Amino acid sequence: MGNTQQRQIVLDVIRESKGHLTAEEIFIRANKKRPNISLSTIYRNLGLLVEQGKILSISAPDQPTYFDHNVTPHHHLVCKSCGKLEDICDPKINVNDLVPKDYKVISTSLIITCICKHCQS
Amino acid sequence: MGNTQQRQIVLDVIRESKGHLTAEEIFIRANKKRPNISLSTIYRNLGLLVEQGKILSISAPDQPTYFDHNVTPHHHLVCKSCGKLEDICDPKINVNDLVPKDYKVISTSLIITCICKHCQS
DNA sequence: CTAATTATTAGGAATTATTCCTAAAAAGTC
DNA sequence: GACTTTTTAGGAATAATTCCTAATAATTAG
Repeated sequence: MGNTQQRQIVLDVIRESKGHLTAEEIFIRANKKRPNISLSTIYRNLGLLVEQGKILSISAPDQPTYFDHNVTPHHHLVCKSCGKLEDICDPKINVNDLVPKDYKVISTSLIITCICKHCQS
Repeated sequence: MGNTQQRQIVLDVIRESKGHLTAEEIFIRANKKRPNISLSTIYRNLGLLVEQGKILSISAPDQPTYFDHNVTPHHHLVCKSCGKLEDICDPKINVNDLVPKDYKVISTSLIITCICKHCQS
């Protein structure tokens, strides 16, 4: 029932990073810890870890999928220009109120596309 | 400054559909109105129309990008199992409050992944 | 209106992100 | 320790999207 070495490495890489990583970045970092780990192993385990609720996947428009170690409810701000992804932690918005009763919520994703301060100049 | 024929057809196809279409579906429908229109023309014009705020693009996890004729603020419910995409029109949530002042908001996207009634059985 | 300039197109190649396949290795079970 | 199940590496395949190029269409200037 424990994680395989490879699965643990994927999880470690994500948790060690404070930010948000793409599958490709995770692959590169995991490869340093365990050469020959394969990209399909990365993808398979990312899928499993998301399923298990241990990580979060973030799909923003025109961006590759990012993976996030932070699984507590929060939202995201993505800069359309440089792609930088930032967290917004604000419990004010309770998304569940919006969902009809006969639907079972799996996850929610609020992404705000913007131009960040740096890219406005 | 007017739309080219091709661009107008892309817009028409989206507006004529009440639902949400993928680029591929738009391509098939546009091709009926104008054979030989090319897929890259579809993509280029979808990009432009999104830029101009005439349509909306929706990126949900594990789904192709959908395009929406409805540009008034609303949210989306996507079924993880069958992929069906539905609108939620509810103004209760005001996302802009969450954004730091020095960021310029381009668009917001709230997507709730769920299992729809039909897929729960 | 016609020539020059600019934008857009079709078609296909290329790229990117992701999934699928298979035989070998590892892990878990009895 | 043999059997069963799961996972792996590696690469091929697929899907979605972007890029490239020469030809065409639209716009502007004269």
